[in-house]
Amino acid sequence: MPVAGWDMEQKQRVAEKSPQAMPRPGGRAARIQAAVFKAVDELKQAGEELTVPAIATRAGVTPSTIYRRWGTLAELLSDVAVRQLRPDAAPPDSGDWRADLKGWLEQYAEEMASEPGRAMIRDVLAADRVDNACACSAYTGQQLDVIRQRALDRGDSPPDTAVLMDRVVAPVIYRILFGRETPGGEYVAGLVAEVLRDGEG
Amino acid sequence: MPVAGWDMEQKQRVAEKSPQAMPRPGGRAARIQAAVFKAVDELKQAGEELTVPAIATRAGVTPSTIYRRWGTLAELLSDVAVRQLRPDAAPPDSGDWRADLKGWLEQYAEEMASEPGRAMIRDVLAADRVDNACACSAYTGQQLDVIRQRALDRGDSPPDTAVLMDRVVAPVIYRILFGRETPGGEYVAGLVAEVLRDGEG
DNA sequence: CTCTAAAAGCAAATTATTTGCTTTAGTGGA
DNA sequence: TCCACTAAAGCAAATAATTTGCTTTTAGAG
Repeated sequence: MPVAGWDMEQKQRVAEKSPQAMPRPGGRAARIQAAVFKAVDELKQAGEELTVPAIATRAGVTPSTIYRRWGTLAELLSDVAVRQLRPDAAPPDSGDWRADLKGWLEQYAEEMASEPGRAMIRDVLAADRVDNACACSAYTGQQLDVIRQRALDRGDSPPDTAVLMDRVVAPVIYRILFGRETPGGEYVAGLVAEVLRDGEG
Repeated sequence: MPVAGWDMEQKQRVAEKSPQAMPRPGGRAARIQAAVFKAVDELKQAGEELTVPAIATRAGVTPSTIYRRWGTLAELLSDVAVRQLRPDAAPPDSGDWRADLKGWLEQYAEEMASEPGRAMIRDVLAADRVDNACACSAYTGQQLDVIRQRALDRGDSPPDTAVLMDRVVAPVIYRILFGRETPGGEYVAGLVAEVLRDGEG
């Protein structure tokens, strides 16, 4: 049973429990994982075929290393996709949290509906790795929490994160995954307007 | 470029345009497709490994037939999953459409959250076949339409199908796909209660 | 500095996929 | 009814991917 590629959260979590249980960040395991992830990115960029042998060659690694660590190409791609889906910055702060929420969702919808975005979601889901899928919604929840916290700091009462996930995130993702056309700006704005109308004290 | 397995809708659609363009329903193409689909079902039942050679053997067909018709195992499994996701009956009619809606959603959530259900959704999505994913939401929409039509017949004004998809179906599917735990009965009932409160008259 | 366990490399064996060519089944026209 | 014609299936050889047993390397512990 191969050990999944370690990401930072996992390191964190395990390290808390048993500080001795992790390879050093600069160790071989981490180096190889980085090389493989980079190889996948580069091949994707170059539009080359993503096969385990091709990735292995690019990463300067032997295919059996990848098979033993990740099991299948799908699981490797799932891990890669989760990393790429991790947000790199907090949502912008305009001072108006409602506008920030609307702006954030518009950008989120656009990114996820793009061809690369759709491919990443597919990759995450294709590999029956519950943790990876959960990480994606956790990232989204964290972004929403940032916006909500600003509202709370100003004494406002924004909808719960769970409500926002149900009312704005879920419909957008559902339409991206199961719909023929991608959710447009008016649609997204409508979702936000409705949840703000219904959901605030 | 392999031609995807024909399903009834496609036949219908093409047949309308050019009555001569389809193989007969009892023709070889249909027979082979049926044999392959059956083979997949049987292997799944038996818990055997699903590989193209295994499916081909079981179907009494040569692997290259499958590769040329479907391209990849993922696409074949996607086609199989869509067929299985097609509802086999209209939602039960108790005379109370609100109760029917709640009951239908509870059963839908349970089915989709089950391990076979999750696998089918994954299979449908894994194969970047927009038509297959769309068919799934179309089936769901049709079921909702049946319930709505009963409400309309009684002079009630149920929420639009699109609203129901956004407010009840999407959150359930989102949680199944991206959540750690499956949506429970209380949660589902809550979604229905809210959309009925917000969305009517 | 050595010892150990985990993970990587290597190569052979197995399995899956692709491909060129041949054969067959269904369709339309004489 | 019979004869082409086309699309799809069969077959088998060639290629590519995956698995596996064994050896070697590496990081970390004593």
